[in-house]
Amino acid sequence: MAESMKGLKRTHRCTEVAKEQTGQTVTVMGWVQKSRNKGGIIFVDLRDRSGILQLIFEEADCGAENFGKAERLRSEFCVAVVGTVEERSGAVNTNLKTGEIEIRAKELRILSEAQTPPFPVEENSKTRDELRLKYRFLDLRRPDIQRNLILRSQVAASVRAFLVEEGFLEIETPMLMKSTPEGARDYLVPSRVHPGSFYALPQSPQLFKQLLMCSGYDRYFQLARCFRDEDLRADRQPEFTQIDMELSFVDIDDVIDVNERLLKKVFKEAIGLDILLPIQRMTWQEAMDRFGSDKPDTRFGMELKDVSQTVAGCGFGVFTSALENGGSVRGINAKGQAAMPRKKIDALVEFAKGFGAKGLAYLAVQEDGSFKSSFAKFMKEEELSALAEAMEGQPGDLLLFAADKNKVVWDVLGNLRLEIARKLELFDKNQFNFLWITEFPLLEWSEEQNRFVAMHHPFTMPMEEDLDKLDANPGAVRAKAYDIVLNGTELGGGSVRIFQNDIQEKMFEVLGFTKEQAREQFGFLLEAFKYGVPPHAGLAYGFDRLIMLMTGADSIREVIAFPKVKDASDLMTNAPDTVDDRQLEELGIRIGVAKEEE
RNA sequence: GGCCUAGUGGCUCAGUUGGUUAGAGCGCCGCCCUGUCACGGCGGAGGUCGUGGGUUCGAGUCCCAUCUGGGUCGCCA
Repeated sequence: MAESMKGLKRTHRCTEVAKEQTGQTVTVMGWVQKSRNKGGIIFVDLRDRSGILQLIFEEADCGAENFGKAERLRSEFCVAVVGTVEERSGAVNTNLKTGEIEIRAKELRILSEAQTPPFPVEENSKTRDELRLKYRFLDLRRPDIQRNLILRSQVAASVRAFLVEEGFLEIETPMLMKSTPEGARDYLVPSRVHPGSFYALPQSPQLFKQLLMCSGYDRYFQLARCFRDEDLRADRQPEFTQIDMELSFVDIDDVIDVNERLLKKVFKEAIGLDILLPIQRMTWQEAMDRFGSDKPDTRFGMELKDVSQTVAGCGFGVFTSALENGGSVRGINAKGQAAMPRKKIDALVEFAKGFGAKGLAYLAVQEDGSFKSSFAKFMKEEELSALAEAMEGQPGDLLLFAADKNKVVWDVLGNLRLEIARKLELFDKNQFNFLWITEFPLLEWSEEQNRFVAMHHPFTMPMEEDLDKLDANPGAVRAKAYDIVLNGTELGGGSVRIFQNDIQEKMFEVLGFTKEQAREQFGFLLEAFKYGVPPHAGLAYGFDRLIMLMTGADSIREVIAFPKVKDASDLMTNAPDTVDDRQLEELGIRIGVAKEEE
């Protein structure tokens, strides 16, 4: 059935054939996108990764046998065609890059036939994800996915070229490494040689890249696969890629400088975007106060305002008790939304509750200047006016307030701000706002573990001016950490690392590690620090997210060839799966019986 | 683990307050057509409505459970 391609060699991809080659004989190979049989003449759209090219079959040119084969062509047959490039004598198709030409076929070989595909192989697929992922090999034939993966490859090449030019070395670090319980859950790999012992797949190459700095490699980078055994999201896969880098003898500004130039080059080459340097910087504190987020989308306003002073002593218990408990009252101003129907406001209240708010107070400044409010009965007219004034509320504005601990207030209003902006389409999708966030808190109090945990990771250098607070007030210590944010998405982040043994040990102490635990887990790093360690700093980008933003894809699955679904399984290969008893035996592993009797 | 949402021919969907043989477009199959490119014409096949219970004279439509996708909160140092 299938014919050999013996004696044929592909001369062009479909869209590499152009009008200039008119009259030449070419050999093209690809898949049948569509066949239009008019009886005595057959048009075939041939597709490969470059695009579409029209073939034309007439018995007079190709003979009865080839014409007979052309009549049998169906979608997704894989074929080879030898023919002559011609300008179209019929209408030009302006939708195609090759719309002015066609190939008059002289020879056709059906390299392999295809069953009718379970869904159409076409751009802008409407097919449900479940099916697309089960037949990912067909889904990957679609032009939009192909463009995404081609761009991904180009960006990777562009990143490599830049970093190599800047003196970085690409060095691979182990995929099988030691498990560290801090941070995300590890994927574990059992050791056959050491029954009962496990490797972990890396969550990131963090420790190894720091060791490479200790070893004098100076400037390292890697397109590193990373693994985290946590639940998935639209922008999160259990297995993902980082552009990871580390530099020696540098401070924050050096890292930012090289990365700004990297971003400028890569965005220019990938999507033709000109980034104006330097990229704006904002401290974490300012970001939280103004946007309620450490990755603010600055394409629109609606900034948070702290009205704690204004409402202090007012009659509304929700506000005053939040203040008494050390929290704050803050608001956002949804300009021109005073007439928002009650139902929509209620939906916003529910949305806010999803982020931990107990409620959401609103104050609508009506066109006549009067107020409509969920808490009007608790406050005097003057208090309402003062509040509206503090929020710069004009007639027609809707003011929304959250009162709670700062963390909750920021979270609620920060997300509410985004939600309202999405609903009202307040931002320009073609705008790219880059932003550095700096001076993150070093530590974060974990209610769950009743101790401080590292906000970034335990190797992050505290800011020199805060070092003395490490004992008395660890929560107030700022870190030499930085994130690069694009349109409300964290593209990457990094920090200057601790390179002094005493500070590193102090850090472990604050995090509640005993000396033994620290040595057990990170002994090799502490040991390395004793042999002449250079000051170093680094940064890592989420490569998949970067491509996602460049392509405008709304799911990370659209930029990953073989992604996993929500429960981290692969619908095509059925991974993960059970294994033979013999394999388990070799590993010394016995599967416990799940007892779930109710 | 919680919440929201979807699951009807190969694909995408419609299916009124539960009521006779479950519809459409595309695709598929056959015949016809020498300039189509969302090709066209004629004809045809194909589903019992994710699964399992239940309510009812009667369920795609109501109830319960469950499976599978998607979104999200928790989680992601």
